Amino acid sequence: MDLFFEKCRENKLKITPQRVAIYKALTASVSHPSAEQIHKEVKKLFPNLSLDTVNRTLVTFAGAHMIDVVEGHGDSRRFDPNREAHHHFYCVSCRKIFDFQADSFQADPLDSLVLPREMEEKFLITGKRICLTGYCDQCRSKMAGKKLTLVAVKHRI
Amino acid sequence: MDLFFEKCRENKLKITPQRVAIYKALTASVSHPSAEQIHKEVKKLFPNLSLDTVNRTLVTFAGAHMIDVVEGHGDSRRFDPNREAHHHFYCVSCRKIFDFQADSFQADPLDSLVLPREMEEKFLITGKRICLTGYCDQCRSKMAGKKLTLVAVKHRI
DNA sequence: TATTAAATAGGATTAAATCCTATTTAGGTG
DNA sequence: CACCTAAATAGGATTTAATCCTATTTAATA
Ligand SMILES: [Mn+2]
Ligand SMILES: [Mn+2]
Ligand SMILES: [Zn+2]
Ligand SMILES: [Zn+2]
Repeated sequence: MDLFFEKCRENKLKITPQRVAIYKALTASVSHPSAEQIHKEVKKLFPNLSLDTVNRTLVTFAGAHMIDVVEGHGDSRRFDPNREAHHHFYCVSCRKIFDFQADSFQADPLDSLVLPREMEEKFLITGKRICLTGYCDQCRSKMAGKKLTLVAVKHRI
Repeated sequence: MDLFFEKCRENKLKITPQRVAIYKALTASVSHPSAEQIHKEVKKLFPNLSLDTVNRTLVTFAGAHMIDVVEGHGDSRRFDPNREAHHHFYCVSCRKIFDFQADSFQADPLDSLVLPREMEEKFLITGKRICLTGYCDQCRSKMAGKKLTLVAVKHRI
């Protein structure tokens, strides 16, 4: 939480009870929650917290590099309290997002990523990330036996 | 186009004029268009083509592995006619998506990606990709001189 | 404690994606 | 070729995440 106060001061963000609660809820989370999930959680403490405030606050935090925004792969966007370099695995079945880092015996593959000369020269690269998709262990065993069909859910593949 | 007919037959997809036109428009595209962009284009030939048909068709194509869906990084989703293994660079300024491949002197970094043992064992990985973000050459020069502020556009960072 | 710019609540709006259903049509069959 | 039927489409309705609008509240500072 010290980091929170420090970053708020650095970025001239007012420390409001809502912001504190939203930040705490996110850091306590484990599965890269959506704004709506955070809202549902923090509403227990602040019954008239608006969803817009949650969205606005989380995007503000991201702008101040206090948290990260993660694409929801077609779902609503998700938020990540983990600012360390790491990568994500997205389960297409339950839609949970799992963190992973390169094996301790192995450097991060992005460190050794060699881009085409043209890319390095022309573009200004500000973000690099590996995205894995598939089925998490739970969903995998749930589907044991069942034919693994990629059923379209609401047009989604 | 031969691939198109082949894939349609394989997947028992009826070959309709709309589908032909949508497929052609996508393969002719260069910047990973959205459904709306494809719709605008194909509407010139079929004035009462519905946007739903475009969306449905593109998702159907993706389900048949004829094209790819690309996350829009907070924008509407984009489609990719390029089925070869390649990666993407997303310009956060103009929102264009650029293809790139590993340098010809360099194997694709994903080939050598070593995942933590737990990941490999527990999860069923069906997709791997590298996502780069930043500023493309055009946007970079447009902003030459200007302070490169990550201005929030509609809450977006 | 007074001031004020920033933040919030809550309802309205927007926009992408999807749903619903009456109508049309592609592709197979005789 | 003519017919049949399941699949596909058009067009409007609906859903939902995200954002906007603005009156009101509040944190920070002096
Ligand atoms: Mn994470
Ligand atoms: Mn591509
Ligand atoms: Zn899962
Ligand atoms: Zn650009």
